[in-house]
Amino acid sequence: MPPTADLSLDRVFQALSDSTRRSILSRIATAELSISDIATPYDLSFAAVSKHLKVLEQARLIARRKSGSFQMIRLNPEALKNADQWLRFYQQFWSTRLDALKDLLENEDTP
Amino acid sequence: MPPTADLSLDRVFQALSDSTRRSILSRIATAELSISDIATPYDLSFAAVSKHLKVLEQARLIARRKSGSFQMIRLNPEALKNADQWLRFYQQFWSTRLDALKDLLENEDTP
DNA sequence: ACAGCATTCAACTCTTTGGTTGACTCTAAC
DNA sequence: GTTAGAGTCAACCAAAGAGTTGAATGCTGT
Repeated sequence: MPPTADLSLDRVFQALSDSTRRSILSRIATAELSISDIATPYDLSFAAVSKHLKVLEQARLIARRKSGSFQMIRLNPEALKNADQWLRFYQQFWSTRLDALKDLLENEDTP
Repeated sequence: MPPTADLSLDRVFQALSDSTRRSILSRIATAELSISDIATPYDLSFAAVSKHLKVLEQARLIARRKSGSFQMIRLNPEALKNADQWLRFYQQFWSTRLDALKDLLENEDTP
């Protein structure tokens, strides 16, 4: 059973709970982008996007690569993996329980 | 590509970002519990636990079954599944990319 | 050295969240 | 019907979140 009291999980799920941040993640999944590139499509101030990136970085969902006067942002799949493992445990646990229940109900039909 | 602007995902990830709530989920995964049962281990007021359950319910992570003067709470695996699918997409996407990169680097060795 | 771009920091606002307490409702049981 | 137990609601509080604007920092090219 995965631990539930895990500060880093707090941060990851918290970071994922905002649709702007999820959108940012989905965009950098396919290409490394600069912060300006990331910011332009959103109807938000530059500083607001910068804050979102800070949240994602503290959750270790992204990493920065400094390149002179600007930075490139890329996805860090490790943190996603940790969150997914937490979810997957309960989800798999439950699908096996549901399967077992289904079997039980099906066998009940036979007299 | 799964949608990123999804209010129900907001709620699920938000609900999962608190360790007390994750702990509640892990406890009801194995057994249906009453609200009092759920509340006792925590050093929190009854009302606070009731609020946590409301958050989990609005995220559709749990369901209630009223039984006379008390209620039984059980896990609702569907919502977990949705969140997991979102994560799994990016995680799988990235593991295939990482594999491809590994192949590339390995083949580079040959002159 | 300076202008210009990319980005961050600081200060402020407004809303949401997580917690409290005390009054309230509902059901069961006496 | 009154009492006891299970939960919720309302009002409140402090801290955290998400946004803004404007000043500050730090490379890059002339």
